[in-house]
Amino acid sequence: MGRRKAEIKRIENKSSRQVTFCKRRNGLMKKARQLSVLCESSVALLIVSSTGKLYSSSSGDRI
Amino acid sequence: MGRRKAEIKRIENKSSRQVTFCKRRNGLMKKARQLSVLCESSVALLIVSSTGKLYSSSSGDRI
DNA sequence: AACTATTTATAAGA
DNA sequence: TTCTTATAAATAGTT
Repeated sequence: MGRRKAEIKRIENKSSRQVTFCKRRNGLMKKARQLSVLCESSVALLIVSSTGKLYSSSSGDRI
Repeated sequence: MGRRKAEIKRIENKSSRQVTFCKRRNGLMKKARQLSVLCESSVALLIVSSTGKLYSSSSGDRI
C-alpha cells in the first residue's frame, strides 16, 4: 500500500524504519479494535519496539 | 476496503460476522508479523472469538 | 507532519 | 463455500 511494493524484510534505514513502525503500529491497533467491535471478540495486542518501548491495546481499553 | 464502506459496529448477521471474523483475523495476524519483521519489533496478538476459541500469534512463532 | 500515488485488504458477488 | 472483483483503506515515498 504505497508508492512502491514493500518487501517484508527488515528496513535498514533507521529513520524510515521508525516512521514505518509508527504508521504500521497505529494501523495495526486500529484494525485490532475494529475486529473486536465488528465481530464481538476479545483482542489483545502487545508490541515491543526495538528500543524496548511497550505499546499495547486490548478490547477492554476505552481508547 | 470492500464494495461498501463498512461501519465499525457489531455485525448483526451471524454468518457474515463469522466470515468477516475469519478474514480480518487472518489479515490482522499477517500485519502483525509484517510489523515485527519490517521494524525489528516483538509483536504478540491474542484473539478470543465470541465462541471462546483462542487464536494467537507472536513474533517468535515459526508460522 | 501532510500529501498522493499505489498497493493491499476486504465487502459483496459469482 | 471457494474464488473473483469492485471499492475502501492503509501506507511508501514525497513534499
